[in-house]
Amino acid sequence: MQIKDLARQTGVSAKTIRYYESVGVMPPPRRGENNYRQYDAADVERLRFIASARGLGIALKDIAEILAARDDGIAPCDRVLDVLSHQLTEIDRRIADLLTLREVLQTIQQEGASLPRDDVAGEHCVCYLVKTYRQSGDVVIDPPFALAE
Amino acid sequence: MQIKDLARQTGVSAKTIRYYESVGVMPPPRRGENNYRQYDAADVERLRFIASARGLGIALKDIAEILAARDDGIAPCDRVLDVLSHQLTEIDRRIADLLTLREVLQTIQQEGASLPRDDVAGEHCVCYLVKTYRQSGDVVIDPPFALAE
DNA sequence: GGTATACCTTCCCCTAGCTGGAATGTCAAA
DNA sequence: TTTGACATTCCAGCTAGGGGAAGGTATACC
Repeated sequence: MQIKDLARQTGVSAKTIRYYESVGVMPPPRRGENNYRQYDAADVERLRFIASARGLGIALKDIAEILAARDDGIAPCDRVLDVLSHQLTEIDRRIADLLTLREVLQTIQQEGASLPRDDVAGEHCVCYLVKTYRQSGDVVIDPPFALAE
Repeated sequence: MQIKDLARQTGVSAKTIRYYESVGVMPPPRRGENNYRQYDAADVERLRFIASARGLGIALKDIAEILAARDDGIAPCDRVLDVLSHQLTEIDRRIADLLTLREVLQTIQQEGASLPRDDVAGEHCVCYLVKTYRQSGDVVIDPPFALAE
Protein backbone atom coordinates (compact mmCIF):
# COMPACT_ATOMS: atom_id res chain seq x y z
CA MET A 1 0.00 0.00 0.00
CA GLN A 2 1.48 3.31 -1.11
CA ILE A 3 1.23 6.64 0.61
CA LYS A 4 -1.55 7.83 -1.67
CA ASP A 5 -3.68 4.82 -0.76
CA LEU A 6 -3.15 5.46 2.92
CA ALA A 7 -4.08 9.07 2.25
CA ARG A 8 -7.27 8.04 0.50
CA GLN A 9 -8.30 5.64 3.25
CA THR A 10 -7.79 8.19 6.00
CA GLY A 11 -8.48 11.54 4.43
CA VAL A 12 -5.01 12.72 5.47
CA SER A 13 -2.84 14.18 2.71
CA ALA A 14 0.38 12.44 1.69
CA LYS A 15 2.21 15.59 2.64
CA THR A 16 0.80 15.46 6.13
CA ILE A 17 1.59 11.76 6.47
CA ARG A 18 5.24 12.44 5.72
CA TYR A 19 5.12 15.30 8.18
CA TYR A 20 3.69 13.00 10.87
CA GLU A 21 6.54 10.61 10.20
CA SER A 22 9.08 13.41 10.47
CA VAL A 23 7.78 14.44 13.89
CA GLY A 24 7.62 10.84 15.09
CA VAL A 25 3.90 10.36 15.47
CA MET A 26 3.84 7.89 12.57
CA PRO A 27 6.66 5.33 12.52
CA PRO A 28 9.01 5.12 9.53
CA PRO A 29 7.41 2.47 7.31
CA ARG A 30 9.07 -0.27 5.30
CA ARG A 31 10.37 0.80 1.92
CA GLY A 32 9.89 -0.96 -1.39
CA GLU A 33 12.73 -1.62 -3.81
CA ASN A 34 11.98 1.73 -5.39
CA ASN A 35 12.32 3.39 -1.98
CA TYR A 36 8.58 4.05 -1.86
CA ARG A 37 6.91 3.91 1.58
CA GLN A 38 4.87 0.74 2.16
CA TYR A 39 1.95 0.84 4.57
CA ASP A 40 -0.42 -1.76 5.99
CA ALA A 41 -3.71 -2.01 7.87
CA ALA A 42 -2.09 -1.12 11.21
CA ASP A 43 -0.93 2.15 9.72
CA VAL A 44 -4.46 2.92 8.59
CA GLU A 45 -5.73 2.37 12.13
CA ARG A 46 -3.01 4.45 13.67
CA LEU A 47 -3.46 7.31 11.27
CA ARG A 48 -7.22 7.27 11.78
CA PHE A 49 -6.68 7.62 15.49
CA ILE A 50 -4.30 10.51 14.91
CA ALA A 51 -6.64 12.25 12.49
CA SER A 52 -9.61 11.91 14.82
CA ALA A 53 -7.66 13.09 17.83
CA ARG A 54 -6.46 16.09 15.85
CA GLY A 55 -10.09 16.70 14.96
CA LEU A 56 -10.78 16.90 18.67
CA GLY A 57 -8.15 19.59 18.96
CA ILE A 58 -5.62 17.35 20.69
CA ALA A 59 -2.02 18.47 20.10
CA LEU A 60 0.33 16.25 18.13
CA LYS A 61 2.62 16.14 21.15
CA ASP A 62 -0.14 14.63 23.30
CA ILE A 63 -1.06 12.21 20.55
CA ALA A 64 2.57 11.20 20.24
CA GLU A 65 2.76 10.47 23.97
CA ILE A 66 -0.39 8.39 23.89
CA LEU A 67 0.83 6.36 20.94
CA ALA A 68 4.31 5.95 22.40
CA ALA A 69 2.79 4.48 25.55
CA ARG A 70 0.68 2.13 23.50
CA ASP A 71 3.72 1.12 21.47
CA ASP A 72 5.36 0.20 24.77
CA GLY A 73 2.45 -2.08 25.60
CA ILE A 74 0.92 0.32 28.11
CA ALA A 75 -2.82 0.88 27.73
CA PRO A 76 -3.15 4.63 27.12
CA CYS A 77 -6.80 4.87 28.18
CA ASP A 78 -6.17 6.80 31.39
CA ARG A 79 -3.89 9.15 29.57
CA VAL A 80 -6.49 9.69 26.89
CA LEU A 81 -9.09 10.53 29.51
CA ASP A 82 -6.65 12.98 31.10
CA VAL A 83 -6.04 14.70 27.82
CA LEU A 84 -9.75 14.86 27.09
CA SER A 85 -10.51 16.54 30.38
CA HIS A 86 -7.64 18.97 29.93
CA GLN A 87 -8.96 19.67 26.46
CA LEU A 88 -12.42 20.42 27.84
CA THR A 89 -10.99 22.84 30.37
CA GLU A 90 -9.04 24.62 27.67
CA ILE A 91 -12.05 24.90 25.43
CA ASP A 92 -14.17 26.32 28.21
CA ARG A 93 -11.50 28.91 28.86
CA ARG A 94 -11.36 29.85 25.20
CA ILE A 95 -15.09 30.12 24.92
CA ALA A 96 -15.15 32.38 27.97
CA ASP A 97 -12.39 34.55 26.49
CA LEU A 98 -14.16 34.81 23.18
CA LEU A 99 -17.43 35.76 24.82
CA THR A 100 -15.71 38.53 26.74
CA LEU A 101 -14.04 39.74 23.59
CA ARG A 102 -17.32 39.64 21.73
CA GLU A 103 -18.87 41.94 24.29
CA VAL A 104 -16.07 44.45 23.95
CA LEU A 105 -16.11 44.38 20.17
CA GLN A 106 -19.84 44.83 20.06
CA THR A 107 -19.73 47.76 22.44
CA ILE A 108 -17.03 49.50 20.45
CA GLN A 109 -18.80 48.80 17.19
CA GLN A 110 -22.10 50.20 18.44
CA GLU A 111 -20.64 53.30 20.01
CA GLY A 112 -18.31 53.84 17.08
CA ALA A 113 -21.12 53.64 14.55
CA SER A 114 -22.57 56.91 15.86
CA LEU A 115 -19.28 58.81 15.77
CA PRO A 116 -17.90 60.80 12.81
CA ARG A 117 -16.15 58.92 10.01
CA ASP A 118 -13.77 61.63 8.89
CA ASP A 119 -11.42 61.90 11.82
CA VAL A 120 -7.91 61.28 10.56
CA ALA A 121 -6.31 61.91 13.93
CA GLY A 122 -8.55 59.28 15.47
CA GLU A 123 -9.52 61.36 18.48
CA HIS A 124 -13.27 61.54 18.04
CA CYS A 125 -14.18 58.40 16.13
CA VAL A 126 -14.23 54.67 16.53
CA CYS A 127 -10.42 54.69 16.38
CA TYR A 128 -10.40 56.50 19.65
CA LEU A 129 -12.52 53.81 21.23
CA VAL A 130 -10.18 51.13 19.97
CA LYS A 131 -7.15 53.03 21.20
CA THR A 132 -8.50 53.67 24.67
CA TYR A 133 -9.92 50.23 25.18
CA ARG A 134 -7.94 48.63 27.96
CA GLN A 135 -8.75 45.28 29.33
CA SER A 136 -8.49 44.63 33.03
CA GLY A 137 -7.95 40.89 32.87
CA ASP A 138 -4.79 38.88 32.44
CA VAL A 139 -3.10 38.18 29.16
CA VAL A 140 -4.07 34.92 27.61
CA ILE A 141 -2.52 33.74 24.39
CA ASP A 142 -4.48 31.10 22.58
CA PRO A 143 -2.67 28.48 20.55
CA PRO A 144 -3.89 27.65 17.07
CA PHE A 145 -6.89 25.46 16.91
CA ALA A 146 -8.39 22.99 14.45
CA LEU A 147 -11.80 21.47 14.04
CA ALA A 148 -11.66 18.32 11.96
CA GLU A 149 -13.12 17.19 8.73
CA MET B 1 12.84 58.55 24.41
CA GLN B 2 14.45 55.15 24.09
CA ILE B 3 12.78 51.90 23.17
CA LYS B 4 12.57 50.77 26.78
CA ASP B 5 10.65 53.91 27.72
CA LEU B 6 8.23 53.38 24.88
CA ALA B 7 7.87 49.80 26.07
CA ARG B 8 7.10 50.92 29.60
CA GLN B 9 4.53 53.47 28.49
CA THR B 10 2.66 51.00 26.31
CA GLY B 11 3.17 47.62 27.92
CA VAL B 12 4.64 46.31 24.66
CA SER B 13 8.07 44.67 24.93
CA ALA B 14 11.08 46.21 23.18
CA LYS B 15 11.42 43.01 21.23
CA THR B 16 7.88 43.32 19.96
CA ILE B 17 8.37 46.99 19.10
CA ARG B 18 11.32 46.08 16.88
CA TYR B 19 9.24 43.35 15.37
CA TYR B 20 6.42 45.78 14.60
CA GLU B 21 8.95 48.01 12.89
CA SER B 22 10.30 45.09 10.88
CA VAL B 23 6.83 44.25 9.56
CA GLY B 24 6.07 47.88 8.82
CA VAL B 25 3.31 48.56 11.31
CA MET B 26 5.55 50.92 13.27
CA PRO B 27 7.64 53.33 11.18
CA PRO B 28 11.43 53.33 11.42
CA PRO B 29 12.16 55.98 14.05
CA ARG B 30 14.92 58.57 14.12
CA ARG B 31 18.23 57.28 15.40
CA GLY B 32 20.51 58.95 17.93
CA GLU B 33 24.23 59.38 17.39
CA ASN B 34 24.70 56.01 19.04
CA ASN B 35 22.27 54.46 16.55
CA TYR B 36 19.66 54.01 19.27
CA ARG B 37 16.02 54.37 18.27
CA GLN B 38 14.41 57.66 19.37
CA TYR B 39 10.66 57.78 19.92
CA ASP B 40 8.19 60.55 20.70
CA ALA B 41 4.62 61.02 21.87
CA ALA B 42 3.16 60.18 18.47
CA ASP B 43 4.85 56.79 18.64
CA VAL B 44 3.28 56.17 22.02
CA GLU B 45 -0.15 56.91 20.59
CA ARG B 46 0.39 54.73 17.55
CA LEU B 47 1.70 51.82 19.54
CA ARG B 48 -1.19 52.07 21.99
CA PHE B 49 -3.59 51.84 19.10
CA ILE B 50 -1.75 48.81 17.77
CA ALA B 51 -1.63 47.12 21.15
CA SER B 52 -5.31 47.68 21.78
CA ALA B 53 -6.31 46.51 18.33
CA ARG B 54 -4.22 43.37 18.82
CA GLY B 55 -6.03 42.92 22.11
CA LEU B 56 -9.26 42.90 20.14
CA GLY B 57 -7.86 40.08 18.04
CA ILE B 58 -7.31 42.24 14.96
CA ALA B 59 -4.54 40.96 12.71
CA LEU B 60 -1.39 43.00 12.24
CA LYS B 61 -2.08 43.08 8.52
CA ASP B 62 -5.43 44.78 9.10
CA ILE B 63 -3.88 47.15 11.60
CA ALA B 64 -1.16 47.97 9.10
CA GLU B 65 -3.74 48.81 6.44
CA ILE B 66 -5.66 51.03 8.81
CA LEU B 67 -2.55 52.90 9.85
CA ALA B 68 -1.26 53.17 6.30
CA ALA B 69 -4.54 54.82 5.29
CA ARG B 70 -4.29 57.19 8.19
CA ASP B 71 -0.69 58.00 7.30
CA ASP B 72 -1.97 58.94 3.86
CA GLY B 73 -4.41 61.38 5.43
CA ILE B 74 -7.42 59.15 4.89
CA ALA B 75 -9.68 58.77 7.90
CA PRO B 76 -9.68 55.02 8.61
CA CYS B 77 -12.90 55.00 10.63
CA ASP B 78 -14.98 53.16 8.03
CA ARG B 79 -12.24 50.63 7.59
CA VAL B 80 -12.04 50.13 11.32
CA LEU B 81 -15.76 49.52 11.50
CA ASP B 82 -15.45 47.00 8.68
CA VAL B 83 -12.71 45.14 10.45
CA LEU B 84 -14.66 45.14 13.68
CA SER B 85 -17.70 43.61 12.08
CA HIS B 86 -15.59 41.01 10.30
CA GLN B 87 -13.94 40.28 13.61
CA LEU B 88 -17.30 39.76 15.26
CA THR B 89 -18.37 37.33 12.56
CA GLU B 90 -15.17 35.37 12.98
CA ILE B 91 -15.55 35.20 16.71
CA ASP B 92 -19.09 33.96 16.44
CA ARG B 93 -17.94 31.23 14.12
CA ARG B 94 -15.20 30.20 16.50
CA ILE B 95 -17.52 30.14 19.45
CA ALA B 96 -19.93 27.98 17.51
CA ASP B 97 -17.12 25.60 16.50
CA LEU B 98 -15.86 25.37 20.05
CA LEU B 99 -19.32 24.64 21.39
CA THR B 100 -19.75 21.82 18.90
CA LEU B 101 -16.37 20.43 19.81
CA ARG B 102 -17.18 20.69 23.49
CA GLU B 103 -20.24 18.53 22.99
CA VAL B 104 -18.26 15.86 21.22
CA LEU B 105 -15.47 15.85 23.79
CA GLN B 106 -17.92 15.61 26.63
CA THR B 107 -19.76 12.72 25.06
CA ILE B 108 -16.56 10.79 24.44
CA GLN B 109 -15.31 11.53 27.91
CA GLN B 110 -18.50 10.34 29.56
CA GLU B 111 -18.84 7.19 27.54
CA GLY B 112 -15.15 6.47 27.79
CA ALA B 113 -15.13 6.77 31.57
CA SER B 114 -17.22 3.62 31.89
CA LEU B 115 -15.07 1.51 29.58
CA PRO B 116 -12.07 -0.62 30.61
CA ARG B 117 -8.71 1.13 31.10
CA ASP B 118 -6.44 -1.75 30.19
CA ASP B 119 -7.04 -2.10 26.49
CA VAL B 120 -3.72 -1.70 24.72
CA ALA B 121 -5.20 -2.38 21.29
CA GLY B 122 -7.71 0.41 21.82
CA GLU B 123 -10.68 -1.56 20.60
CA HIS B 124 -12.88 -1.51 23.68
CA CYS B 125 -11.91 1.63 25.53
CA VAL B 126 -12.05 5.37 25.18
CA CYS B 127 -9.39 5.16 22.47
CA TYR B 128 -11.90 3.38 20.29
CA LEU B 129 -14.34 6.24 20.73
CA VAL B 130 -11.70 8.74 19.75
CA LYS B 131 -10.70 6.69 16.75
CA THR B 132 -14.20 6.20 15.43
CA TYR B 133 -15.35 9.71 16.03
CA ARG B 134 -16.01 11.25 12.66
CA GLN B 135 -17.35 14.69 12.26
CA SER B 136 -19.87 15.42 9.57
CA GLY B 137 -19.16 19.12 9.16
CA ASP B 138 -16.60 20.90 7.07
CA VAL B 139 -13.01 21.41 8.00
CA VAL B 140 -12.33 24.66 9.72
CA ILE B 141 -8.86 25.66 10.72
CA ASP B 142 -8.73 28.37 13.34
CA PRO B 143 -5.86 30.81 13.32
CA PRO B 144 -4.10 31.60 16.57
CA PHE B 145 -5.83 34.04 18.77
CA ALA B 146 -4.84 36.47 21.47
CA LEU B 147 -6.75 38.26 24.20
CA ALA B 148 -4.88 41.32 25.36
CA GLU B 149 -3.41 42.46 28.59
C1' DG C 1 12.15 3.33 -28.26
C1' DG C 2 9.77 7.62 -27.00
C1' DT C 3 6.60 10.03 -24.28
C1' DA C 4 2.73 11.37 -21.34
C1' DT C 5 0.97 10.77 -16.80
C1' DA C 6 0.74 9.69 -12.27
C1' DC C 7 2.96 8.53 -8.92
C1' DC C 8 7.10 8.80 -5.60
C1' DT C 9 11.42 10.95 -3.17
C1' DT C 10 13.95 14.78 -0.53
C1' DC C 11 14.60 19.56 0.13
C1' DC C 12 13.69 24.15 1.57
C1' DC C 13 10.60 28.18 2.19
C1' DC C 14 6.06 30.15 3.82
C1' DT C 15 2.24 31.05 7.14
C1' DA C 16 1.26 34.64 12.57
C1' DG C 17 3.04 36.86 16.08
C1' DC C 18 5.98 36.97 18.42
C1' DT C 19 10.05 35.16 21.97
C1' DG C 20 14.74 33.65 23.14
C1' DG C 21 19.42 33.82 22.56
C1' DA C 22 24.09 35.00 20.68
C1' DA C 23 27.47 38.31 19.64
C1' DT C 24 28.57 42.92 19.99
C1' DG C 25 28.28 48.10 21.00
C1' DT C 26 27.27 52.18 24.23
C1' DC C 27 26.73 54.74 28.33
C1' DA C 28 26.78 56.02 33.20
C1' DA C 29 27.97 55.04 37.96
C1' DA C 30 31.11 53.19 41.57
C1' DT D 1 38.23 50.05 35.20
C1' DT D 2 34.87 47.24 35.64
C1' DT D 3 30.16 46.30 36.18
C1' DG D 4 25.41 46.67 34.88
C1' DA D 5 21.83 48.19 32.19
C1' DC D 6 20.83 49.55 28.28
C1' DA D 7 21.17 49.22 22.93
C1' DT D 8 22.04 46.93 18.12
C1' DT D 9 21.63 43.04 14.46
C1' DC D 10 20.79 38.48 13.09
C1' DC D 11 19.33 33.62 13.54
C1' DA D 12 16.30 30.13 15.22
C1' DG D 13 12.09 28.26 17.03
C1' DC D 14 7.19 27.64 18.22
C1' DT D 15 2.00 24.84 15.47
C1' DA D 16 0.63 22.04 11.96
C1' DG D 17 1.20 21.59 8.07
C1' DG D 18 1.02 23.67 2.55
C1' DG D 19 3.46 24.92 -1.83
C1' DG D 20 6.53 24.00 -5.02
C1' DA D 21 11.14 22.64 -7.02
C1' DA D 22 14.16 19.09 -8.85
C1' DG D 23 14.50 14.66 -9.75
C1' DG D 24 13.45 9.29 -9.73
C1' DT D 25 10.04 5.51 -11.12
C1' DA D 26 6.18 2.83 -13.01
C1' DT D 27 2.77 2.15 -16.46
C1' DA D 28 0.15 2.88 -20.67
C1' DC D 29 0.06 4.09 -25.30
C1' DC D 30 1.91 4.91 -30.08
